Amino acid sequence: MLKVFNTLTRQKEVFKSINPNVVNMYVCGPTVYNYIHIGNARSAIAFDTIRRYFEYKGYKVNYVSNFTDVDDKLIKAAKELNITVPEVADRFIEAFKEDTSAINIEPATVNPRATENIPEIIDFIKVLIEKGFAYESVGDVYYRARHFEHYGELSDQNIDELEVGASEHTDPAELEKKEDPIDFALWKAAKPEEISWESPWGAGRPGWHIECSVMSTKYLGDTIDIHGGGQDLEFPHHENEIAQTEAKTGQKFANYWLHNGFVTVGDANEKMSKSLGNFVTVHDIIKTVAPEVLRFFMATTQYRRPIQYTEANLADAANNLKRLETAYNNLNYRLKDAEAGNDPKVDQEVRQIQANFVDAMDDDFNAQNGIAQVYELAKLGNIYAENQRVDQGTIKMILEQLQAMVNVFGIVLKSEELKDDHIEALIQERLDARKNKDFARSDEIREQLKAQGIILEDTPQGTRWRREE
RNA sequence: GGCGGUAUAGCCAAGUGGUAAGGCAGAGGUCUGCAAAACCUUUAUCGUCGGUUCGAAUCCGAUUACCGCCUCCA
Repeated sequence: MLKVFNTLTRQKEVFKSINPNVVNMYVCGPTVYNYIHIGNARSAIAFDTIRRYFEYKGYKVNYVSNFTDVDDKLIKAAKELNITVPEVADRFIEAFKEDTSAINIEPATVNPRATENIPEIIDFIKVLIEKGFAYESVGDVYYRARHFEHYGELSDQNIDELEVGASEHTDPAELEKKEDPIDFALWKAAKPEEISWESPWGAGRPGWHIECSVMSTKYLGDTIDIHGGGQDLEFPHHENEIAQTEAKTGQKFANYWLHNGFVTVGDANEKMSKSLGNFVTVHDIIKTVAPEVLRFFMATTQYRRPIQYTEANLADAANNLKRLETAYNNLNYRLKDAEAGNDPKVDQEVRQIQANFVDAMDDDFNAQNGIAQVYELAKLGNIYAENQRVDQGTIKMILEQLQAMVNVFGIVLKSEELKDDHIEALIQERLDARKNKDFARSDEIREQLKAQGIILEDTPQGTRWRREE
């Protein structure tokens, strides 16, 4: 039985979707004014892994994730790059797609953009004004937070104890337009020259939170199963989304709220963020780190835990992944001489490991325990592959299960078909030399190939080779 | 000031009452002509103090350190 940690209740709850076998989830996507950094990637990976596990369990997942394509930062970026806001957005949406594809994130069912939903946003705001939850003020529209009785429940905040300005990001001019400092903007009047849309309140653009409410309800309905995002979005972003949406629909917005932990960096263990400037972009890092290693590194840590981004940890991940690939290759190699049939005892062990894997992942997507089962399976496979006689059915079963499990983490194990006449000729020559106990020549050939990055491995089934990583 | 999170071996990291999963790195071994890969063995009393209990990493209280959010942020 799948349990998820629900931020709303701060405990693990049994997951039950609204419609059987379907999961509707909305995950807050990036503001597209820059390349995504590793922290953004973590969020994308966390929820992609969750999505993949639902799919592994047989659910159909409707996965909606937005692009925030207009806000202060885009306007600033457009100015700096001397291009328009939509051009900035297009450029970095394209980059986002390239980067997330590199780390094997499944494309979302829909990637709606804020600017493509302006009429819906305006209609949504109108309803909030009609219901008394919002008010216009000098061309801006604000949400009357105190009016929503559950305000603060997601993040356990008491309205009266919120310290205004604690984050040092408040705008004094904006405060003056609000009835109450905790109110937040639904619509912002355009400054001269700024990109804007016509509205009943004059030219302007949407506030940050409203787009998610609008697009989530538009594409997935008033009540969704899962709403996800980074922990930093818990307050105020998600709090505000709840306030807006529930005020409008009168329905519960999301049954389960899931929040992923941060990527921290450096000795201080600080959160990686664009504003701190301590970030590494995916665009850059995958030039030197294999994308699947980055993916493996992040996907195999439980999504709520912080991840410390260091070279050493990345190197560990690379070793771990290699171990799985080796096992996969070891098994594939034996497929050639395997005989028809199955080994019932081993098959049973595989099924047990699979069941353990499901148990682990059912516990709030406990990837560490999940991957531990994958290692168990790899070990079982390695041991089995050393048998003199192996059964084809069993080998295939282990291979399939390995692949299915790592697929949840967004990893695809590859078994390269190696073909090289020159190398094979040398291997043959070496075999002959060994037969004649000419070990000097034999070792010479191996050294020669090693210099070319080719590793030879002698097995009872013959000599095989691979490229050094 | 309010709210929340984390603290387990050299490193990463499981583990919510019964005597510390797993991986990496290290050491020893098996296999090998030698290797490689694999496999086997081996490495901790759980931030600190106190309490509850037959028994606690796990519950309670206190304390320390670090991190995050409080309307920029995944």
